[in-house]
Amino acid sequence: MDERVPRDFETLRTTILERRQSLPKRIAQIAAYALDNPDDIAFGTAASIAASAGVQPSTLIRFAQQLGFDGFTSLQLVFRERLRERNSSYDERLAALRAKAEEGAGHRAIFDGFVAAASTSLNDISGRLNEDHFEAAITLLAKAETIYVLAKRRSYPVASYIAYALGKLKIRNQLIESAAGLNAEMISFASPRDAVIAISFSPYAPATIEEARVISEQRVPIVAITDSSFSPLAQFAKVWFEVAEADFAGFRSLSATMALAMALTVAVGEKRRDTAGKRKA
Amino acid sequence: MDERVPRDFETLRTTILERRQSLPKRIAQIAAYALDNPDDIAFGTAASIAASAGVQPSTLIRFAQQLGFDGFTSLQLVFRERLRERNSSYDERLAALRAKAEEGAGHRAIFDGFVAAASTSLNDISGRLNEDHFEAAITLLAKAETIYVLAKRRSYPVASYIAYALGKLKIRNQLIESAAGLNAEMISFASPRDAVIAISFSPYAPATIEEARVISEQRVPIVAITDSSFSPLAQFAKVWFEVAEADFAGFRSLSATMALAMALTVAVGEKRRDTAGKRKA
DNA sequence: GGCAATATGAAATAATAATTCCAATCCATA
DNA sequence: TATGGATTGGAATTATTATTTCATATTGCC
Repeated sequence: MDERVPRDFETLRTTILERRQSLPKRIAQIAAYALDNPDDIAFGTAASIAASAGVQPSTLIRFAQQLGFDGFTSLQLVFRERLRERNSSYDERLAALRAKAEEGAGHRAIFDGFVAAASTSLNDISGRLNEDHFEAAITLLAKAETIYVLAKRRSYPVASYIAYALGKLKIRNQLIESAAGLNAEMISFASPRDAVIAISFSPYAPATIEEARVISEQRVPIVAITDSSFSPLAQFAKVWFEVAEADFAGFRSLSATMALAMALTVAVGEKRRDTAGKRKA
Repeated sequence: MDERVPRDFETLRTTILERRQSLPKRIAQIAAYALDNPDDIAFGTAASIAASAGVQPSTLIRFAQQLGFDGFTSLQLVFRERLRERNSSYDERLAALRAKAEEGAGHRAIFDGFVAAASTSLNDISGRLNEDHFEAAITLLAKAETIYVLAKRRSYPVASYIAYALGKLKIRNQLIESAAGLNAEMISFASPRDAVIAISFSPYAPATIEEARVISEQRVPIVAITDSSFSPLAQFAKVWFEVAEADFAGFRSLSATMALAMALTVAVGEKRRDTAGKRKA
């Protein structure tokens, strides 16, 4: 048998889809069933699967043979392997990571801890994002002539990624950082037709808060990403997001903040394209 | 048989752990094996499992019976059910996010897309991290007098977070960035007693590659985080990590890279503390 | 140390499941 | 519409696998 036998599920899947047209009716029927109910194939017996799919066991074996396997059993192995390779359930895995991290078993534990913290944060924000706030922020930012990006210290990486992405999307932006200590001057150029994305988490970098205050007094609308409603940033912001980042070893994850920041950025880009399109039309 | 038979894996697990002490030796042996290798129980045959666990098939059946099942087959069902269920929750949720993101239903979809990309990346790296490389990198960095951090453009946010964290941990470091265009001079100070963390993904920023080349010619050891073994960074590095980041809307996630970067940083901090402690003692 | 109760190993047996085979049916083509 | 080839259904066969049984070993207790 020199025919190439699919060894992994993805190859198998592709092969089946390719041949779908040329397969006899009943074989096609079991093929469809297999792709729709891979778990059943993995666990069932030839008889039970055949029954669920509405064919004879022999058809199931012919199906396997058509694909180059020597019988149902070898086909089934591929479906089982797929389940094995899939990682354990999310919660189980997270718990395991956290456990390993907590018992402090060497350096690997540190890595696991950060992965767990990031996953937790993402999980958390994905359920909590307020969609109205999100839309409001996008609208506000899409109208801005220049988007100022304001963040220091721990939040600075997010700001720099926002600036990078905005640049890529050809949206005029200004990262408020200055080796020459000219932040105040930079800020003074901002007008109500601009907008600000400000990011700060407890303990809030005083410079960020102060700059946010100044800029809000110039009536420049602020979108804030912060960690609680008591955040001093919230009071200056037109729209603000509460992001709870899990921490590990004293360093908080940035994954949720990053995801939100990127989503904001790209959504603004998209909104601008839409608006520009409409204006032209 | 009015004994309560555990129906789901968690209950079963608890039951086994409770009774562990009171089980006969071989039964305890298979019990431990079952909890350690649940996948094998789900897929194997009584004979194969017994062989792997180093017991007789009959012992396996006795184990099942002790737990209230009427045979190995019914016990196995619980282990199979577990596999079925665990696939549904997390992966389905992720798939749902991705699907929503792909069908492009509004701005919320963009957010979902980034969350999904970040989760996928974390998921991926958590299974793939090479522990030997990780240890090697930590050892190498812990010995360095100064840690240079090198990354541009998309990878720059990671570099800035590393620099922030290293600073917090009081580890001497130098982020290679210079508004004044003095990168080359900065690099020229690096010696073989220092070390570099370099981060670059395709399309590799030419400046990063060039600087990595120069610095490696000065015999400064480099730890690289990059995206494939073909990466030009890999050839200059003493140790390198392959990180596959999922992307969305043209922007790759940074979550896995961030987690790895933070883990490296904190592990280096810890290793230094340990070493310092030993030296004192 | 001896005895009973319990646990274990190994092979025989029963059960279950996969595969094969052949007759019946379907389908395309002349 | 007749004919050959492909496809299908269903039962018979073969294989694999779970379970049982019984002899042997181990353990705890008097």
